[in-house]
Amino acid sequence: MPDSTEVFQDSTRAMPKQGRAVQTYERLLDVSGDLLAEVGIERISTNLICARAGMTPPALYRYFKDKYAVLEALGRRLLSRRSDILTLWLAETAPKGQQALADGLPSVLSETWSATLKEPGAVWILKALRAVPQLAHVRVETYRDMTDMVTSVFSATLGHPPRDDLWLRVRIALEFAFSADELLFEEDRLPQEVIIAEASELLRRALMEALPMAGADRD
Amino acid sequence: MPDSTEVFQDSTRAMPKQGRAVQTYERLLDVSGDLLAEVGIERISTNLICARAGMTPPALYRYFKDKYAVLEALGRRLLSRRSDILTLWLAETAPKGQQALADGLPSVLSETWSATLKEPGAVWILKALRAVPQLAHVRVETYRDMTDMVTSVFSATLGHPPRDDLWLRVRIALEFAFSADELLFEEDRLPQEVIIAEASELLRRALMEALPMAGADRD
DNA sequence: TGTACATCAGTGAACGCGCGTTCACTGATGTAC
DNA sequence: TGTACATCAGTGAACGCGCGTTCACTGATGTAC
Repeated sequence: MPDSTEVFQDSTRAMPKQGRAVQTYERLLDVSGDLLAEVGIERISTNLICARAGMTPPALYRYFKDKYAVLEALGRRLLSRRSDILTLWLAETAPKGQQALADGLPSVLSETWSATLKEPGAVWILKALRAVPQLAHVRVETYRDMTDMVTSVFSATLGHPPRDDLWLRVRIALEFAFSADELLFEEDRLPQEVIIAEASELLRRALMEALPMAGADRD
Repeated sequence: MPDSTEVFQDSTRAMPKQGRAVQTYERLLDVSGDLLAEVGIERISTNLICARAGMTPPALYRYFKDKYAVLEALGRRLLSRRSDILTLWLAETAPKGQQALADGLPSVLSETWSATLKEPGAVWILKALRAVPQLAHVRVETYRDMTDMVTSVFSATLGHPPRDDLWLRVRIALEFAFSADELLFEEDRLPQEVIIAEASELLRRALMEALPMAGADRD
């Protein structure tokens, strides 16, 4: 796991300074994820989180300014793990060229999804990030950042400057790809390979720029 | 608006019998949608809904067995409107053949989305259906039904029996297409035409069966 | 290595508030004759 | 067309409960000399 110092910034009241405190902080997030899966977003409470973590409420409020700060930190932690997987893969694969990127899409998606599905609360964290107005910005910001990263690497590999139409396609493909674990989780009739194939195809088309953008003549 | 009698079944305690009661029922749902947009899923309450509707709580509990029944009815009402748009379009377009179906996809998607975006709470209803465990089944069931319908019409037009691989592709495309209003709503950098083009392409590929299924050889 | 002190980490107990829901009731509407 | 009665629709007022959050405090850890 990478140094997660930056995760503290937005959502933290006091930064943990001792090893014991870091453990407490992480434990509160872990427990919150579990409870999100068990009781859902509209039943989870700070008192419940603290009880399950074996702590009293003021311990939570030492590190988080309010209930939403806990959920925000939890969401950021999950999304930054996804981002790390993507970053690592791009760094390894981009030097091998365009075809290697296209061929590797299914495996990086599959890796991301199995990382998510391993963590029981993860899918519910994603759902909460969608549904709670106070948290929605976290998703959007993070996915934009990832889109920037992918677009710039793709562009460099293709040998031209980043273009807006590529950005838009990558944005859509990432949104879909990252929504797909929610879909997999809910719709048990869909085999993972089929979703991977469809999501990979969206990303591959963006990468290959094989088709002209619909509506491009209107811009 | 079509006869919505069947909407009452799952979520209703007493069925409204007088005109006045039907108005009350619908008003409670309308207000709930507004409040979902204003305060979000984890702040909405039955007391708040009743106050805004100018009623007292027992009026609500006359028609809904609990808080989730209100949200479920609200979700079903929204999704059944979407289903109606799709049904109507299929009935009009399928007789004109495969090409007409493929060409009409962007316009039916655009029609669905603008219907959703017109209703202020609609996007938040969709988010709530995802995030609240007690409601998740409504989404899945409805989207499966729509997938059945589309698959059988597409199959008839193509002149063969409904196939599982077509079903899967349609399921994914519908999920993505119907998620797209949430995406449009959140990501203001994405023009509607671009999302429509991508979603239409997914549906078109399912319809045309132009590409072999990835992983099909593994089944 | 030991002690005094400063800082950090967490506790015990409670607060006011709004939640979901219900009881016993009144007023409005429809129906039979 | 009018009245008596049955049913439907909604009210007034409150319930116990758990929520998010805070106050004043104690115990644990690190630091200076």
